[in-house]
Amino acid sequence: MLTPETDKKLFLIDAYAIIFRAYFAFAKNPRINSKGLNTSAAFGFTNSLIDVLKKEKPTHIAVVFDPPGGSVTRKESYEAYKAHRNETPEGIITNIEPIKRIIDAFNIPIIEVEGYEADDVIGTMSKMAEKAGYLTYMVTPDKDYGQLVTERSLMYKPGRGGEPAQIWGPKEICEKFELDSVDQVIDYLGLMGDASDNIPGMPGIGPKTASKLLKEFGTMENIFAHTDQLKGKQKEVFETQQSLGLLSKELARIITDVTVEFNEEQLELNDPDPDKIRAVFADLEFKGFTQKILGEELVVTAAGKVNELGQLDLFGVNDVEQVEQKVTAEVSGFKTFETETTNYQLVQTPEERKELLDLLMQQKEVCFDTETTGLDSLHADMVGMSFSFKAGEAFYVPTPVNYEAAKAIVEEFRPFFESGDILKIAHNVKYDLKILRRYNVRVAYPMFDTMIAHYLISPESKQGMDFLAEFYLQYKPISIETLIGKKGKNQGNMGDLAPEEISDYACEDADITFRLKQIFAPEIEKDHLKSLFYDMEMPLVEILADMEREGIAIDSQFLKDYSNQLGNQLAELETGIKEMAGMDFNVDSPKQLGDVLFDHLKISAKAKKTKTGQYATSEDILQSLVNAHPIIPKILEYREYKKLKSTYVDPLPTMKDAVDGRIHTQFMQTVTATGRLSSNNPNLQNIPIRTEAGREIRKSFVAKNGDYQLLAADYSQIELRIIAALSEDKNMVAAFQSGEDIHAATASKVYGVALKDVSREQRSAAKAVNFGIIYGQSAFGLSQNLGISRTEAKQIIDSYFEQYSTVKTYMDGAIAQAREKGYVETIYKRRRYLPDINSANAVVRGFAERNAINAPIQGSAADVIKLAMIAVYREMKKAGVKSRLILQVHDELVFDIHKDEVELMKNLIKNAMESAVNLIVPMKAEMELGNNWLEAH
DNA sequence: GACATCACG
DNA sequence: ACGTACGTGATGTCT
Repeated sequence: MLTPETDKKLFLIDAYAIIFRAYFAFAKNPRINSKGLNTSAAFGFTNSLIDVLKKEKPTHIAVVFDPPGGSVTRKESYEAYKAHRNETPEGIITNIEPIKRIIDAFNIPIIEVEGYEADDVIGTMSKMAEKAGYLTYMVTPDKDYGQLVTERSLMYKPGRGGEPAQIWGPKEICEKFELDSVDQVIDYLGLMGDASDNIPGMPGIGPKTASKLLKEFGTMENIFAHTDQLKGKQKEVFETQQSLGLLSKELARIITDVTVEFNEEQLELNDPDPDKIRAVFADLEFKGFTQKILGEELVVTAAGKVNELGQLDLFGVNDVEQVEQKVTAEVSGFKTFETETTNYQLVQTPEERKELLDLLMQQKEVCFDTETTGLDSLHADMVGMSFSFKAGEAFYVPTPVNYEAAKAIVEEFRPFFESGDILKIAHNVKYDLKILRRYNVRVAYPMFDTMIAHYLISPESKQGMDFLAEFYLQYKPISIETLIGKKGKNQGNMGDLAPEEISDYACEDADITFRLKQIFAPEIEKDHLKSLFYDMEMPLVEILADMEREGIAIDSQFLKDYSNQLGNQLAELETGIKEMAGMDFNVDSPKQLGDVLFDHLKISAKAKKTKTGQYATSEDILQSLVNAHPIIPKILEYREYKKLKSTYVDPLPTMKDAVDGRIHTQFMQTVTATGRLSSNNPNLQNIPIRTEAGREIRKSFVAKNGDYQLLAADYSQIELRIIAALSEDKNMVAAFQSGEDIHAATASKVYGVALKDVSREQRSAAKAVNFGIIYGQSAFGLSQNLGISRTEAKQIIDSYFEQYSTVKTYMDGAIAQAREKGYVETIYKRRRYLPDINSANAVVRGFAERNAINAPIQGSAADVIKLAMIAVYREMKKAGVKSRLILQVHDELVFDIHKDEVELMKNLIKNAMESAVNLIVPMKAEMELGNNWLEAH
């Protein structure tokens, strides 16, 4: 028998292991119900449980908990055992009782044995089940269970984030741990130890070494018997620390002879208890689950259909004869919708529109959304508009295909869009602003963008409306694909659909967005987000919309000529490279290139590999081999030109707008973890400048026309100034206040020489340290960067922190704050959450610590320039200038400046940028004018 | 779609 | 023993 066949499938769930994982999976977006209870753990656990029930169809099942007191036996054998384990988070403790209620509602037995941990109980039961002819699945992500795996007892690692669950049998265990047999798992765990379980392990032995030793010696004991075959430190460790190794092995061993009952009848899977299910999920406010589990009939109304029947009384909702429609769509076996009545209405006649507008004008807040023929907001045609001002109710106003006719209908709603009293709610409102500008409507503030609101609440989350609807409303909206098909050349177009087909979709979007606003608004009203949202992010939306619409002019002929030149150089380099290689290959393929350099030409014996096992050929590695073979400099040159041609020179002319011939990027406001903007389609925030050949490309970005010039204004050292301000370090603040060259001033302090005697090398090293500080670098990082020894790097860093001692205090404080509160924040209270800050894994924790240092710096700089943009924009509007703000590149603003406004604009910009914030360190803006972007630097 | 590489601040 | 500086987006290869 190759695969075990059995009718009896037993699932044993390691409760705490699943709960812990569920809790931390929601660390970035904890689920909080209206009572303020964090329900992440219960929600995640329930998801996993339902997943197992639905997908695996167990015949028998139990959930095993660790008892409150923990295990007795292991504590006796090793007192430090679990003594240092982090305390169970509050959010888990408060969820244990509800989770047990949920399991009980499912009629699933809960097993808890005093004095024994869940793994011991599950281990014992799996052995008993095996004898009774069961196929057992141990549900846990914990690798320690590997030792229990047999052909008939498997590990079941629940899926996460859409990933499918993994089932590990003996074969998979041996592969994952690189062992010959499952019997070696305990030796393996004992050798390498486990910091989170406080199993010490052998000093200096990690997973790789553990696998290697066991492949060679078979067991831990056998290693001790043959220490003569080891050498160096390893030999010493295995000769002197045998008892530690054996103890670790015993700590890792899961007990399989616990006294526990194996009651087949009790383990049998039963139907859930509907009353208990309803009660517990209502308590926790998990709306979606009850329906999922009990599978009740679904009803939605299709108001659009009502209209077809000619029975629509638009606003006398009670008189509407609602057509009930059974929805059978299923998602992973469950029904899609809840039983809920919605009232979505199609508004088509002038009378109905008038009635709708009157209603809109009476509201304090209205959610709106536009439907269009495509995603290109500068040219897409409007297909319709939807509105909602009450959960469950929405209206859809179709607009005709003909532009002028559509414009006339949009015009009817101008009083609404231009009202300064009604709060206009939308998801990603920048898009709708741009669409409406095509119809000559400028939407007036106040506005509330639910996408931006959620970005501030949870910056690293997904921000799409569909995702938020599922997360916060347990509601899966009609997908756009249902309407117009999947992405690709056959994708249809909203313009080809009848209003009746679009209405429910459009209404639903407005309805959902309205409901999301009600959930997010209270969060935004809190101290730390209110000003950030209303005074910074929302005002910025209109500015970005204007910048995107404005675009920037490029000289395509210049780029085409340059493309030819690069093409010729590339062809020549390619021939040379292949000749030197003595073979034909694809120079663009890092994989082939690596093989050519290190296998075929054998340029270096100690070539580095990437994590996927290929030879690494990145620039810094090639740079270190530049003198090893004449092919290397050719490849570096080839790479440079190829990048420029394929990323910038060739695509840019093709991205010119067909109507105005300008390049229109999109600025994304809800993408970065730190609060910066990002730019795409095309990305105009990474146009080359560092190399001679790259700089050429900047010449192709030109002023609008002969009446204009480009002006680039950038903040000088904004991030270092912010460190100085945040840390209030006397020495660093003084350096900025006196207007010194900060890198030279730093060098003078670090090396103890007079400012005038600072050498070029010293200044450049100081500059590297100043940069490194921003990123929370280590001595290793600096030594790599400067090509000096780690000892030297450490000396420089030590000296730096002696001179700027408060900077060090500040950095330590940032990490401490992250540990304590779980987040760090910018000067405008923008938060970044760092759930990994207390990770037991030093690498993971290191990343979080560097983020704790970097995020407030990078994020505060982003705050400053955003405020500057708002100030500049307001002043420009006040002055009524022809000049326009067109780009933002993190610390730089680019303008089309009308030649009559040069002096005015220079003063206006400098003033707005330098007084955007008032910190103890002055902000300095520098600017330059030119006919193209290169000259403006 | 993942990965490697490289453009910018 | 581990890995090693923060934040992005676009391109080409390869599966």
